[in-house]
Amino acid sequence: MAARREKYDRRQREVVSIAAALFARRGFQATSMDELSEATGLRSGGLYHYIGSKRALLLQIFSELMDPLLEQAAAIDSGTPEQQLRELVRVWVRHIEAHLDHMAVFAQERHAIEREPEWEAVRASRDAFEAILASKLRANGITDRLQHFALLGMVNHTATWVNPNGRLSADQIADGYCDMILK
Amino acid sequence: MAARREKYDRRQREVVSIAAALFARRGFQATSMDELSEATGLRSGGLYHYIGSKRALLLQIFSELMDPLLEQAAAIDSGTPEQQLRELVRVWVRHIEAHLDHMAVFAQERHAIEREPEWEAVRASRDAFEAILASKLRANGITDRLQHFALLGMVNHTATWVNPNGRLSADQIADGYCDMILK
DNA sequence: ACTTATACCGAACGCTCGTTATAAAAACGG
DNA sequence: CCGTTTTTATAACGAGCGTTCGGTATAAGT
Repeated sequence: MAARREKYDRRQREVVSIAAALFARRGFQATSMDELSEATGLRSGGLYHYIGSKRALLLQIFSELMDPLLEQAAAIDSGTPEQQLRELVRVWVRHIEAHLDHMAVFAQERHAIEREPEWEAVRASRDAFEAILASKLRANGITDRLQHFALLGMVNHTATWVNPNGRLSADQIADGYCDMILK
Repeated sequence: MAARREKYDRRQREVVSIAAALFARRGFQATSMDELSEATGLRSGGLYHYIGSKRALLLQIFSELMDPLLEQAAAIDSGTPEQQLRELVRVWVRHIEAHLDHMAVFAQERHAIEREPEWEAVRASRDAFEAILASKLRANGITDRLQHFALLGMVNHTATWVNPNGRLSADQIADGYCDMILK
């Protein structure tokens, strides 16, 4: 009964992971349920046993991306202002490096996230994270909107070029960004 | 004859512009030809008199974004290395501010641009621009990949928050970015 | 005035999509 | 080993998609 539930959950997470990889490469709308069926080995009936709908799959991907990051960010509260900011950016870049597919889907569906009422919770999570970022910047004497946006831009853009097996580690990248912002 | 051609071209550019705005807000795949029909005031038959296909519309949007920017960037060759880099970023941010819809579509369809053979020319334009950027950075003693990507990230991300009627001008934004990179 | 080319319409086509109803099969509890 | 619930397969659905095509009205060229 409990073992049953766990197996179900594991398979569900597997489906979401496969879907994220597929959506990242081919695009959300361009990926058909047939392709997802082939990639998972489940026929459409079995697929819908694990996911409510294609849309719900998107929400799951967004949640897996935003929720743990927000939680980690909110937990940072010890050390000097500079240490806290640096830790935040490190956590952030690490999270991105670990969720490249999720990031690609997120960036691709930005237009939907921004406008549709359905994704209000996703927008709220993002705004909450950006509020934490702004407060850590403020604690370091940085109140300029331009620097806030610049940091957001460079960090989020990392997802498009970073290689988890490359020479630069996530922490090295994060430190490099902080150096630019903090002069 | 010539006036006829000119009117046709003007209407065609108008259709592309309306399509870019629609794609930026609703997404390329999510926008139907019916919606485009309603937005332009042309029925499907008339629409296809001006555009080859929905795909061709995308290519047109990409070209309008990349080609003029690349041309302006390639023309920069006078002044000190720092002046040239600053001028490049200014031109770049100005171009983005003037093509917000195009940028949104471009970002949204990145996955397709990156992989499909159809968009090889678009990739080539983008790579050519980034090569120019790299050379201007190198002339300023910046050879670090991280700083190159950071600049790319912050500038491209500008499209998601900049307001052409806001307090910050494109040139002010560009100068702020250069200050961060050049220390 | 008559021919020709252009601008646009409206209906229909063939196809694919996400989703679901139904039912068989497998896994489990007693 | 039976009965029940969970998991998977099959087939079909109604809708919506991008595109085409025959046709009409308008304007240009002569």
